[in-house]
This record gives sequence, C-alpha cells and structure tokens, in this order.
Amino acid sequence: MWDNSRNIRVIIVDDHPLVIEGIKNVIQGNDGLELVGQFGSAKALSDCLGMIEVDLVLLDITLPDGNGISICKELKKSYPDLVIIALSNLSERSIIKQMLQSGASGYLLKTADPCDILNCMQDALNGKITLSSELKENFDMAVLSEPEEIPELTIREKQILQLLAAGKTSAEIAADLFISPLTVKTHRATLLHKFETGNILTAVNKARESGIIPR
Amino acid sequence: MWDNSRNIRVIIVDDHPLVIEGIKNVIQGNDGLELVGQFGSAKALSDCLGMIEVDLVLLDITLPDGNGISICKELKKSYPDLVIIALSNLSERSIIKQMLQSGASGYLLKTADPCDILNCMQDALNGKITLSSELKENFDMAVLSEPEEIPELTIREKQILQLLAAGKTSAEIAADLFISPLTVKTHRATLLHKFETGNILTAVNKARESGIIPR
DNA sequence: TCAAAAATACTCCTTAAGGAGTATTGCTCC
DNA sequence: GGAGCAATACTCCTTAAGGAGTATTTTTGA
Repeated sequence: MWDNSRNIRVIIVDDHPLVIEGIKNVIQGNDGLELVGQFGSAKALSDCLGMIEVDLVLLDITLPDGNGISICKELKKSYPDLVIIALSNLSERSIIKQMLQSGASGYLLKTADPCDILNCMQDALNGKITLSSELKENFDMAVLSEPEEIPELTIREKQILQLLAAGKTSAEIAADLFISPLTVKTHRATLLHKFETGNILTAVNKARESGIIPR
Repeated sequence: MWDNSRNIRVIIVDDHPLVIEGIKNVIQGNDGLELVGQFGSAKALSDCLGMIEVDLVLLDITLPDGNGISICKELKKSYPDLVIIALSNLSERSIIKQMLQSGASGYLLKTADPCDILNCMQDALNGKITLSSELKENFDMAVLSEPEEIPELTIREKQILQLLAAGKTSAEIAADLFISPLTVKTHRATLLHKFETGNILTAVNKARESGIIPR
C-alpha cells in the first residue's frame, strides 16, 4: 500500500486527546506508517518542527492558539514538501477552500472512518488533493479550487463587525468606542459593501463562514 | 478505584469514529471498566438498548439524527438508573444547563484528557454531577443548576426565525411563505418579546446558543 | 517625506425594523 | 362544544438601518 522503502512519518496536531488516541490506533495498526509526534497546540508543533523529520501532518484547524489556515500557510512556507491534511469538524465551503488554497493536500472531517482517513493520506502522499468521502459527495473539486473571495477588513471594521454580531446597535457601539454614531454608520456601510449585501445579519453570517469572526 | 464487585459496563455514542477509537483506548486501559457497545447514531443506540446491560453512557450531543438533550431525556425516562455523561465540543452555558437538567450526570468537553474523563466517570457513578476540568474553571455549578429559561416557540415562529437568521427581510419572508408582510411583522415582534430583546440578531444569537435553530 | 490607506464625521433622503396595540379566523384538545 | 392557542392581518407612530455621497484628520509604509 505505501512506499516500501521506509516508513511514512506522521504527526498529529489536535487539541482533543481523544482524537489523538483515535489517530494513534489508526496509524499503529498500519505497517508503513509511523507516528513520530503528537501536539495539542500550534505552539507545541512549531517548537518541535525542524527537530524531527516528518512526511505528513494531520492538522486540526481549530486549535486554541491559532487558526489552521494561517498555520498551514506558514508550515508550507517553511517546509514546502511537507504534506498537510486538515482535520476538522467544520464543513463550510469557504473554510475548505481556504485550507486547500493555503497548501493543504486534503481535508478530512472528523466523522471520517479510519479507512477513509488512510485512503486520503495515501492519495495526499501521491500528490493528489483529497477530501473525506462525505465531503466528496457534497462538494465539487473544481469549485473548491477556485480562489475564495474574502473581503479584506481593517482592524476597526473587524472590531465593529464583532460588536454588530453581538447584537449591538450603532449607538451602543459608538458609546463603547467613544466615537460618533455617524462614524459607526460609515464603517457599517463599508462592511455592507465589502460583503456585497444589504443587511448586517448576512454580513455576519458570511464573516462567520469564512472565519473572519468567531462563532 | 471502581466498585470491585463487577465491571462497570460502558457504552459510547458518537458519530466520530476517531473519538470512539480514543474512548476505546481510555476504557480498555482501565481495570473495572468494560466497553459493551459503540454506536454512531441515536437510532443505533435505541435499537440496541434494552438488549444489553449498561451502567453508563457517554453521549455525544451532536448526532446526525437527533439532539442530545431530547435523547438524554428519553433515555432517562426509560432507564432512570442509567448514568449519562454528555460528550461534546460545545461549551455554551445554555447547552450544558439543558443537558444537566435533562438528567445527565456530567458534561465532558472533547478537549478533556483521558484522566479527566475517567475522573468524571467515577464521580458520576458515585452520584455526583461533574464537569470536565476546563468547564469547572469557567462555570459555577450553582448557576448551571438553575433552570434555563428557554422561550417556547410555535413552529411558525421557528420557521420565521430561521429565515430571519439567514438574513432575509420581512418582505422576502412574506413572499416566501405567501403571507402578508404585516403578519411577518407580528411574528417578528413576538420573537423579540420571547427572547426579551430589541433586535433580531440578538434573538438569533440566543436561539443558536440554546439549540433552537442550527448554527 | 509624501502619497495612500484608514479612521473620523458629516448631509440628505428612503426604507426597514421596532413598539404597542386590536381583531378575526382557524385549529385542537379536553 | 367552547376555551385557548396559533396564525393571520391590520393601524399608528418612533427609531434604526441602509444608500449615496463628501470631507477632514490621522496613521503608516515605501
């Protein structure tokens, strides 16, 4: 099944010990695969990478200390040959797109079964871009390969969007930030433009979908 | 550590094979515990319960075919002595409250480590109500024991709330449902009353928090 | 240091949402 | 079969949000 010359060295990064235990079971039951590291945070990973030889990283994208998209980008910059497979509960189109465009070779849902996981790992090592089977049914690979148009927000805009998402009115936000309600109106209008919509709730939904603001 | 007279019979219900593998590892490494069943859906569980003897159920609350709160209530009605521990990624106060008030003896985050999980299982079997340690730090048990005031919505109200949550305006909803925009206004007003707020975004946030509408 | 980008603040106007009622028609359950 | 709830629809009024501009002051990066 795997390249026989030597074991494939795998790392798992996930803040769920149960998932790590599960991956351990899956990998240890397979000749040709070797688990050479397990980390619960992005920091723990970056502290150790470079000190160990790795072929493939299974990367949870919701870690306590960073989002998977930027972690993936950085990993790929430092180690272009590293195969990264995202491991996540999230099945939003926008997130999957961003991960694949950040250099991930695959995207696995945590609902995937061990067999599915092994298949994806094999495909990824062979240079293919893969999804877990549940995702394959729901998403078109061609669509996922298109660049995702995510509006770029300034920090002030992000801040105001978060307050709006919390259900605050323009007046309340103005009071919170010690600025004129009219300024808040301007930022709100910019947000509506950038998200190409006419109501804030839709903008908030879109922002949550693309990970701009937390859920 | 455990009652020595016989093994504690445990069942795991989770739609994530990886988590099941992880729990297997945790339980099999422990004398006194025995995994007597593993299920990926609420239906699979209810089909088999009654046919096997069980002491404790680890219950994922986000299953593909039902929500943990109602599953927990039903289990407790049929098997009052069964110890149920919720297992979830969600750490919303409202959800935890509802689970505990539905008869769960504990609430574990999936980020809990094996040791934490075993401790909670022991506490629960001893009649205590327990949380994983991360939750213990963030929530007051007294607060969690208070009944959660969740507004009861009619089906029409739920339907309209979902459309509002999707970012639709009253006019659009009226067109979708073939009713007068004024009727939508009435329902909207009722929703604001029931959620005790003055804006729909807050109502939507509260509804999502208490699981009334999906995220 | 200077131009671009970001943050601030405003006007004028339109539309949608929120607040507080009232009222009629169906169900449906005991 | 009638009380009660759900769903429907309305009025009148206030406030907040959205649309389309313009303009000044900071900040910041090249």
